[in-house]
Amino acid sequence: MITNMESIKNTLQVKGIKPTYVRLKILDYLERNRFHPTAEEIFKSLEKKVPTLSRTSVYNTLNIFKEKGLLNPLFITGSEVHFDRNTTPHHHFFCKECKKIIDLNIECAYFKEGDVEGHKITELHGYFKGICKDCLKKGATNGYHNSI
Amino acid sequence: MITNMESIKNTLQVKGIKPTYVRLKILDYLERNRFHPTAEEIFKSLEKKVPTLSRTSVYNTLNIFKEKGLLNPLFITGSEVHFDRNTTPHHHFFCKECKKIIDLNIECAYFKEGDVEGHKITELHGYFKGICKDCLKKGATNGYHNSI
DNA sequence: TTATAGAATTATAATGATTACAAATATGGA
DNA sequence: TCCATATTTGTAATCATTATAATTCTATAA
Ligand SMILES: [Mn+2]
Ligand SMILES: [Mn+2]
Ligand SMILES: [Zn+2]
Ligand SMILES: [Zn+2]
Repeated sequence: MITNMESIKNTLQVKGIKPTYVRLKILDYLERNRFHPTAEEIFKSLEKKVPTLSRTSVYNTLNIFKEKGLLNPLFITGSEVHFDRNTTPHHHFFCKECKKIIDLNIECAYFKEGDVEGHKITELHGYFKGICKDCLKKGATNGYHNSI
Repeated sequence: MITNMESIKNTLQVKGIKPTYVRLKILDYLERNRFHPTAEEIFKSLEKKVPTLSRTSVYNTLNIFKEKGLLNPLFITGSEVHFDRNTTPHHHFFCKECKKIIDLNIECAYFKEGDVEGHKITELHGYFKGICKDCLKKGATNGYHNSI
């Protein structure tokens, strides 16, 4: 039986990336943590288990993964970049209340078509912002009060 | 007849923003330059006519305009923020070849509806990337060669 | 096994966009 | 005119990210 670490190793090799310890750890983290983490979040979490890890390695590795198509960057917040191991085109929802980035399963006809208004599309970023389902249930209205 | 500067002054007053010289100049610039400029581009251009202008004032003013709904920030490139005086919801196309940000006139059913998958939408960012119509005509393929 | 070249990782410095802060200046009413 | 307040400015600080060069690892040939 192929263990999880072996399949991660294979994923790297298929993409022509040498499966080093640091790269395995970062890809493993991304596979297990699908909340669209930032470079800093990845670093902070892996630091505990890999004390020699450097922020530079995290950034380098993420850039390699990006180039090889193992992940997509999200520019949804306007400050840090978030990383998405799921490279299947999909949209995102950013909750202004709980700050979660939620995957959406809606589809885009233009992207499927490959072009919009004559321009050739190679990349799609669909970012919705507002209040997520859960926060709505809790009565959130993002700053403004709800009461009568 | 109402001059352009007077209508800009009025726009500010309607939004409850005191129409100072700096603010008038920046809003006037945004009205006349619809290519989605960055703070730096606005500063560089206005600096010539307003030599005392500071970068800080440009950033402050843009933040005020954003808060009051006079413009929308675009996080399309992942580096600098671009500003859009057109606050009507619309999508954008970023050309990887000529770096232009082009307005798209496609519409989003979910945004019109006001929610996606149960989440309440207040903001929409639709960013397509690829090669624009004009660059395609010129034979651009963004890095990779076209020949047989 | 050991030497060694090349790749990966690290620590540190640098960069670039943006914000924080406090001093200087302008503005509008008493 | 004088003064309180808002605006603008210059400068320093911050934050995410990249650049650079030194260090460490790794694979392989002698
Ligand atoms: Mn996602
Ligand atoms: Mn636009
Ligand atoms: Zn939420
Ligand atoms: Zn183009």
